Amino acid sequence: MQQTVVRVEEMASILKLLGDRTRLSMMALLNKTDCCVCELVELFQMSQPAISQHLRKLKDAGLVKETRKAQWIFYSANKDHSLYSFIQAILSYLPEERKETTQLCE
Amino acid sequence: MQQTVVRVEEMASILKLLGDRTRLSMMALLNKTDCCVCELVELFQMSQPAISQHLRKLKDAGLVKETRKAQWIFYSANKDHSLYSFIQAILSYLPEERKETTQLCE
DNA sequence: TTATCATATAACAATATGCTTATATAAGCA
DNA sequence: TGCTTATATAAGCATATTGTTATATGATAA
Repeated sequence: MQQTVVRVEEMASILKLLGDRTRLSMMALLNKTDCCVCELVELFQMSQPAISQHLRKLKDAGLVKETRKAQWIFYSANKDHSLYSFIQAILSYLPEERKETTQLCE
Repeated sequence: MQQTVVRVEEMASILKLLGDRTRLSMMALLNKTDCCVCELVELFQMSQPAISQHLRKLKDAGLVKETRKAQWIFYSANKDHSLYSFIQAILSYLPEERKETTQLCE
């Protein structure tokens, strides 16, 4: 099974995004389950604008996608990203998300 | 074969370091071969202090190690780092180093 | 010892980052 | 329509980052 090849430039910009505690945990969470902004605000104990700004960066890079459901916007990992397998490989090194955490977003 | 578990905090700080074009290429190179500072200055076309400062950060995080040989200090990836397998996994996604490049450091 | 080469470090400037607060937009509901 | 909830965005500020120039340190060679 052939592994994807990632250009240095592109890898650096992905790692830079993931090189932030909040965004990294966010990606790990959104890789398991969908969450709306207000749930992330709760979970990460951060202001709504701060959360939105992190999501914006992840979205601009194509790492997450959004789906509107009534007044809520749900975010999730974009599994169609051309380098998703690379991102997945990184996230796979993190400890298992605790069920309580994952379940908060439902 | 059990995969290492990396704490979010620690992973974020490693990814932050690698989330820079210069340091990422440096790590990829030093993972293949040892280089002294002046060789890196040549290769990356950057000032000597700039290179030294990047190396300092990598060294402080334990990602590279140095060996003095006469007046030169050779740097290389620290394969004894407790998370080396994780770092190796990331670097393995980069394209093969061109031989010409690797050979410059000998 | 003195000069030279290789490297590190300090001080500084420009720019980037990640919050904050205030405000805009968009959907749902009375 | 007007109010409320959910989210995005703008502006501003404090701090971090990354380069620059100048200088210090350490090893070798004359």
